[in-house]
Amino acid sequence: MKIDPNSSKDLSAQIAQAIKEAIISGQLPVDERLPSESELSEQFDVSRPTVREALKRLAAQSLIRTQRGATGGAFVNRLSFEDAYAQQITTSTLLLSMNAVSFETACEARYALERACAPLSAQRREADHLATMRAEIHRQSQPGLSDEAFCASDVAFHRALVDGAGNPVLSYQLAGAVEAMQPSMNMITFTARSRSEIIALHTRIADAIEAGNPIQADAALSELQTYTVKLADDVIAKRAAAK
Amino acid sequence: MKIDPNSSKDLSAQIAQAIKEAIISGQLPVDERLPSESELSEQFDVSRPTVREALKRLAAQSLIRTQRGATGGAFVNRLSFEDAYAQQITTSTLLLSMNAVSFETACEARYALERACAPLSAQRREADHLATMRAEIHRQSQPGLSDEAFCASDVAFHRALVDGAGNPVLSYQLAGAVEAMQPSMNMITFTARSRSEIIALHTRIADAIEAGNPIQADAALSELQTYTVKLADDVIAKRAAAK
DNA sequence: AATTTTCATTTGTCAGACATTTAATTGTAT
DNA sequence: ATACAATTAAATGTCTGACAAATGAAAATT
Repeated sequence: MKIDPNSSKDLSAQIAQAIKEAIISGQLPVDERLPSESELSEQFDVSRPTVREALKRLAAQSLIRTQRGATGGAFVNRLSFEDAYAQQITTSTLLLSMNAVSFETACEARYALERACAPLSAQRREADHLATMRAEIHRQSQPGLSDEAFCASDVAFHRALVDGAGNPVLSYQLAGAVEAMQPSMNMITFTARSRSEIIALHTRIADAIEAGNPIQADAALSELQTYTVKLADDVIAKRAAAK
Repeated sequence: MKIDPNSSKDLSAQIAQAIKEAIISGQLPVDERLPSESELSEQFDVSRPTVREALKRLAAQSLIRTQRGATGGAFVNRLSFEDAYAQQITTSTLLLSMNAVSFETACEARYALERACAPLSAQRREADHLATMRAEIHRQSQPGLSDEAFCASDVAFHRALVDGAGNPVLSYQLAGAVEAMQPSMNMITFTARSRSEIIALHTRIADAIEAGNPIQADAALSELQTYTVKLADDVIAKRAAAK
């Protein structure tokens, strides 16, 4: 392997790129051990710190894991759905907070994706996901609940809906969309009135899923979207008025 | 800022985590300059190489960018949709290839998400996205096209459909799902017969979008999904028979 | 005033060393 | 011979100190 020392990019970035491509192409299979840092530094003709910076870049993307000790080293990591969730969530969160995405746009995306799941959830309707949804609805109706806890429960409800589709790829894709919305949702002050409204819609959704009725689920989700946007608009209007 | 030197995690991982949290929480706003590497090494009470490893971890996630020179340093990076797309695509691709996700599962996820976009596309139906879809359909009907080129055009068609929803958050979420499928799609050998079938369905989708008819678009997408899964099954069956 | 030169700052890279972890090997005692 | 303890080797983790290269600002020069 060779590296261009006159490139505009850092050596560590180039080395990371080269190894990354080897992983993506399948040249380096899962659990394969990379050469030791010393060997890599010889192969790429760079110093060990430079190799290490490259490896840390890959580790940050969960592409490799490292282990110390005699039989240690850097190993190609099997990217788990769990790791991917976490990355997806932070990326989505930052994307929303840094790019002035409107609440409405984010909300539209989130509900569009959830509505894609609803028919599959209604079709499969597994007992444990339904139980989770019911449990979260029950929690949401507790009187002493803080707004943050209410939002967290809301996220849990929607994740159960998504997971109910029984498709891990969908769950992974949507984890970001649902969780990334939480910071904006936390801005909303949920009155007793709005909570009961939301709980009623959640109940309708759960009922529709349980009944295997995708059309009703879709309708309830649609109403929930409209209502959520309205609540956010009210908060924004109230803030503007306070100024 | 302090770091626990007895933690199970690497120092560089802890430092990266601390800075990452500062960015996510908004303590470090976009374009803010971090302290220089020497200053950070003093603040965290570690050596400069350790700080550098931490910074490279952040750079790998597009959270910071670095610049050399007198006024250089590490700056908090505004995570662009473009950067996020790229990350999303590699993560999704690896997730699919490393976890033995069945073609059917991936396909189901992809089409569920696309069907979530179709109504929005039909509602907004911007001229340039429609033009892209028509152009890709035309390309797909060229006789000399390789299977890879046909697949690439297929991806372009579906991306135009998704982008037509006019929601960048949706586009970002779906970029991964659509593009990650390409390696599996490339396994399929597209006969003249199957190509004309797919083109007919693409045309129906484009027509439905242009007419602002989400129901027809959904129906065509549903048929396309069924047909795609059937094609893949045929390939798998043929391979099994060849053994 | 414009241009060139110098300079200080900062990241990028290197070399070498020591610390720490870990598993295999070796040695020892029962 | 087996069980247990000590040693050893290999690998990552961390540190120190140094130099190279880029870059903008300040100083010097024309």
